[in-house]
Amino acid sequence: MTEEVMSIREMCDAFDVTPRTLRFYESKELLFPIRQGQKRLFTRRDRGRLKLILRGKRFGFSLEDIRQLLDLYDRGDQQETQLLRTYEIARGRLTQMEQQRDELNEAIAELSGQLEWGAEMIASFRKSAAE
Amino acid sequence: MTEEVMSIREMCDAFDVTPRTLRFYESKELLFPIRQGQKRLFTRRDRGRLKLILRGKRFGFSLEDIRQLLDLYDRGDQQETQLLRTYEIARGRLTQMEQQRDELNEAIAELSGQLEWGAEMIASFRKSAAE
DNA sequence: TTGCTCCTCACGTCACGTGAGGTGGC
DNA sequence: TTGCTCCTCACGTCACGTGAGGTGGC
Repeated sequence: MTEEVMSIREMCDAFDVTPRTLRFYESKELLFPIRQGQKRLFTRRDRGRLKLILRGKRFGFSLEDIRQLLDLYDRGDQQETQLLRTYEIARGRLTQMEQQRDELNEAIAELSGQLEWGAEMIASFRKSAAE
Repeated sequence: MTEEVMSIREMCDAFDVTPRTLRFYESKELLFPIRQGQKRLFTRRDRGRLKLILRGKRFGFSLEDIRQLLDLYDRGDQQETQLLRTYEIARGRLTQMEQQRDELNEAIAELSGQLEWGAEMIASFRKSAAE
């Protein structure tokens, strides 16, 4: 069984996050570690949720969005309506991400152009210095 | 001459920003509108700077980075050292942007995959409901 | 006793958004 | 007087970072 519980340090090492982040997620009700005195003990459930949280962040969801999606998912009443709703939300995000990618590509092209221009400027500097 | 001065509203319309943004940039010493009583009057110089600010933002520079670059650029002592420095900074940013693009593309692929999976789930829901 | 890991405030950061309340000129 | 545009605080937002100061068990 992997029903061992993990310390905050072990969690940080496993998921590459800071203690502050885990405490922050707990304060936002995204994680629910057990308390042993003061210390937090993260369960398998917390690990699963954290994995989904980090995935959600990669997709550009806000923590509040993620919390709501986790709640839906967690409630387990995976009815068609809920599934469809989640699906539509995700599709919307995908569209935004694609647009963001396009803008990023434009910016990259723009900056590349500027860099070429800069390289020429520098080259002409060198030439006039050598004359 | 385009040495007409512009009101804050005209600036907002021309550059698609909010008044708050322009006031914020002024407080950060990125813009230096003239004051006519209380009102701000934005000069040609401010318009030039704002254009560069917005470009810098597209490249992902922080406002503080942009301020420093503008100061360099403004000082006019376009010596090779300064030009080279700016060039290197820009190259670094480009590398970061390319990495960011790669990560975004991965995330897009990941989310697309999840969506396909979701579509199948929904389809199977439909089927089992129809049986 | 010293170190280490954990903890709880609570203020700081970044780039603004968002009222609240007041002014000036048509 | 009413509207409109402009203004200045100053608190709020988002996702944490960063000390300050204190605790528990080897």
